[in-house]
Amino acid sequence: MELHKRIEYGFHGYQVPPTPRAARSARRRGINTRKDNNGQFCAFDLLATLAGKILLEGEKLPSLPDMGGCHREEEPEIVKDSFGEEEKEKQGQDDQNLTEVCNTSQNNCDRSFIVSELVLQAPKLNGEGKKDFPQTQNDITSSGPLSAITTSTSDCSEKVGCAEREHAVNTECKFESGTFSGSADIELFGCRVSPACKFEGESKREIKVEPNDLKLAISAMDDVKSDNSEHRTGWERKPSYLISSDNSVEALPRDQILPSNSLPCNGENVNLVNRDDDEKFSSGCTKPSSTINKSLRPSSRISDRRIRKLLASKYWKLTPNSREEEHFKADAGRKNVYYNGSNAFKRQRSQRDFPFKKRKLYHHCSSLSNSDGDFRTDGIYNSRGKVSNRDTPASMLPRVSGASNLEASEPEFLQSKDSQVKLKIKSFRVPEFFIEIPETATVGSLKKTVMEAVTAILGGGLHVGVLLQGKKIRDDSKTLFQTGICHENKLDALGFSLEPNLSQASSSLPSEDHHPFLIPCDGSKLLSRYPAVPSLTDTMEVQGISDAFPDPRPGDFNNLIESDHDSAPSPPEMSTEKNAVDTRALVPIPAMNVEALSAVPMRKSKRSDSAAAQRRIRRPFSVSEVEALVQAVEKLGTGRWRDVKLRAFDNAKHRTYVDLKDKWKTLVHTARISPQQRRGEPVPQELLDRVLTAHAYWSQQQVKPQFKQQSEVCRLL
DNA sequence: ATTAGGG
DNA sequence: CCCTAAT
Repeated sequence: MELHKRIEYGFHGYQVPPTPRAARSARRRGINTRKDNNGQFCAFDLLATLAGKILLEGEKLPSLPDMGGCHREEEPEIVKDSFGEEEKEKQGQDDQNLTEVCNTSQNNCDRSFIVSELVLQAPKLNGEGKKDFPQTQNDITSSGPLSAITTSTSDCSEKVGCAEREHAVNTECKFESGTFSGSADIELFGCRVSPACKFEGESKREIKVEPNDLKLAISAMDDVKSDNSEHRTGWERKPSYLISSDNSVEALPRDQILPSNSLPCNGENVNLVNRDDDEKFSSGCTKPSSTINKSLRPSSRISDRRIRKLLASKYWKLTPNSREEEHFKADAGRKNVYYNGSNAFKRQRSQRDFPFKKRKLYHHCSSLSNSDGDFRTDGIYNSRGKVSNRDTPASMLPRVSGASNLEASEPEFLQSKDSQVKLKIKSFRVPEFFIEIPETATVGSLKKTVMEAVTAILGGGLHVGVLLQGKKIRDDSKTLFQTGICHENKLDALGFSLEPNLSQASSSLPSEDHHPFLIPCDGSKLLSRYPAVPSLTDTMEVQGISDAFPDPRPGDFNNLIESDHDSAPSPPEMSTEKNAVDTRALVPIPAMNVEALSAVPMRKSKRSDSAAAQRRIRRPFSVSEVEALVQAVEKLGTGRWRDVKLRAFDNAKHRTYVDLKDKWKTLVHTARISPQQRRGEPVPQELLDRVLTAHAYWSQQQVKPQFKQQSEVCRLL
């Protein structure tokens, strides 16, 4: 078992709510009811393109010496949801250590990948056709000149010097924005993740992603060196400091060239501070950013320290590459409890109190985090300072508010001249995904695995959603102007979100426990889905497993249903709901979604009652099941669920009569609402019609109980 | 254990 | 799906 012990890294953009109740509550609040706007691309498709370019190109990964035996061509294996595992893993761990570790790990680093900030400039078409942009042609990104620059550093960043040329997918990656144009290089674990675009500018930028110990670095390198001061704007010339996640402050040579209108990277783990125009910070936080930063993530430092301490301890003295593993273990272990327990709850609550919280954070940049733990870690606090109107055009220069580092991807209004709308997306958060890799795997393979995972995610069909004032703009045909995105005030409320490609996500059969964001380690085999990992038994997982292997039954109708479904059980959060979840996971940016995302760290806490209180996994009724249900109800009526169960679902052990009753309830509801409002696997209209008919019929029978028996008798006869 | 309904 | 009250 040891050999098969899984190492799982969870990068969360979103986590399931900690408790069933919370989950329901969240659902009630519509958190996961968001519907994917299938295939709807927004006017900012270019963002997606950009993101894709940044990390795409995984396919043609050059063989890297560092990469272990993972081979991309291999079909990704399904990896079960890790939540279960985590709990499992934690067992047997030293509670104390775990606790500490957990505390630290969570706070220490972001567990999500940030794709750096992007500065985007798009034309706000005035209803008419789009304008031509000389600089960009035949490029998806051609919607407008685009400049992306970000710089971030942190002590834990891992830099490797492999750079490679990148070709944008459809076109060459072309970032043009006044000062420079070119492409970006990406490095992941020191391995080139993707071919890089070439910058004509100078400067080396790094987009860093570091989920806990795992660090990914994406860097863009300019051909030119950093002293082209002529390119720098006044702002850029000013010394700036980057505060790494552990609060260490390091002066950063501002040689990185930034477009005059772009902002320095201000990723989640980096705060830009010490700027002359501090006063311009709209957030109202006047404290030195270092303080702010600190306050925002009070535990970061401690965590770091702790972790180091722990690392020094025997607990961590394992194999060279055990650190990550251990880290994970810890992660999987107590931490979950800790975070899920309290923080999760808090976050959950914060969702509700978002307005308040936001305001609070906004006004008390320095103290808020205490109450909310690793607020920053989640990096989704959208406490962006408001760009006050008092800013003059001259001050349109990039500004970073003390709290701006929290505003993950909220676009910032940068400049508006002519008909150009300029936006800055601070960062995109890559949705959560899990990696499963054997202990025996090499670090190289781990790197590769992670890289592939990221590549797959970003290159695998993410959509970019545009939200304005919290509302998703689905009409891609609208111009920015029409939408109002050209107005500064509106920009304030503009948000972007990365969403999984529905078509892709749903492409996998329901029977497949295929999770778009579960990336398996193909290379060194080892785990075959469920079975391979005995230790994975967790309440949730257990359920899933058992469901996955239904007892063989003779093939009668009931069986049909059962097998029909059981054999293809959806893993937790799969299927329809999964999409919703994923969507959420991908929505880092807009303030509104912030809460949802941060809402949950890892798993739940109470191990003891968790098993008992574990919410059953969701298993949407298949059409065939609905069919059977309808048929049974037509015959038996709506008040004899036990009979219905016996009649049509006797072998479907996971369907209780209550379930059937509930399903009928929802079916009736579904049948009454417009098809557009329906979600999940569409139920044939014919069935819905029958539902209504049967429901009406049996409702009537109830009203006239005296005739019920007669009618029934008649019917049966 | 079932049913019925609200959550 | 969960939770409960009422059968």
